[in-house]
Amino acid sequence: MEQLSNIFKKNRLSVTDGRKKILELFLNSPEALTHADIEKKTGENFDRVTVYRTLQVFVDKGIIHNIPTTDNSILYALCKDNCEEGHHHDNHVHFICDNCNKTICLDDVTVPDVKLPKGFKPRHAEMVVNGICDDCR
Amino acid sequence: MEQLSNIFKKNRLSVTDGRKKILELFLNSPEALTHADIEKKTGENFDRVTVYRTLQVFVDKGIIHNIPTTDNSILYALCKDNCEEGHHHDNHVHFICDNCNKTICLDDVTVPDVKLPKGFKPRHAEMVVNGICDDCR
DNA sequence: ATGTATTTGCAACAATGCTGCAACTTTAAC
DNA sequence: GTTAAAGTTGCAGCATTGTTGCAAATACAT
Repeated sequence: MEQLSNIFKKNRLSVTDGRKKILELFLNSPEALTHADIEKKTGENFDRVTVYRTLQVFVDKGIIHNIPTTDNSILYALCKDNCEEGHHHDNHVHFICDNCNKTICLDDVTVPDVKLPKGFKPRHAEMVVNGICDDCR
Repeated sequence: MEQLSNIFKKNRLSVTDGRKKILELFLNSPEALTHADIEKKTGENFDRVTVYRTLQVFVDKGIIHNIPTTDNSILYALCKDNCEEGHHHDNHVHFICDNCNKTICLDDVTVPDVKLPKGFKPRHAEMVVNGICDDCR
């Protein structure tokens, strides 16, 4: 509860029911969430548009980050690294379980550097691993 | 031209105008394409549904693969590795240019292995690097 | 307590993607 | 080359996903 207020205060965000509820969802969820997940889990109390806008604000402020996927959904997860407005610093690997289909941030696994061909200048790298997670073994 | 027929023959696919045109696009394109790109570049000759189904068939047969993105579009690119029906073997890094926005397969850069926490069994890994490409330097 | 700034919900719309079905091609077999 | 079977296409219609403008409602600083 304290955690919630701190995050809002730090980011100079008005505190509203929708934002509280959605941020709580992320704080209590070990896995990444899609827009659809959030609509379901909030008990359909909020307008779709509000959810879209809230997620957008959270991403802009560096509270959550999104995770690339091969299907056409967007996954969001809490930034546990010290992200700030306009400066995301997440560089951990994401794991998607083939069995339970959950996406988990492996906060302790850093994306390794790769050697690129001549002329390519890297800025940021993402890595997603598929397989079987700890729970589904 | 020969290349086209070989690919169709190898995969036991009927040869139709749509498939020829779309496969040609991929053969002539150094960068990955979205569904929308393809609709534009074919000169809007084909029904949207046909494009969807053609892409699906090509992915199933291992002719093209898709690339994870952070927005909600699906990118497709030619498999240059020896993929077969039901068995993709692409494990190269993808590069997205911040400037020209093109997505390029770095066929010679292999996705590195990472050490996962206890209990996680990897099956496949994807890596996407953002930055400035060779052309935009 | 009040005024300003911010946020929300609604309506309407655009884009993206899927399915069933009838018409049409492609292919293979004669 | 004709023909029949198999496979593919386009259309209509629908579902989902995401966006914008605007008026009403809420949050916040004073």
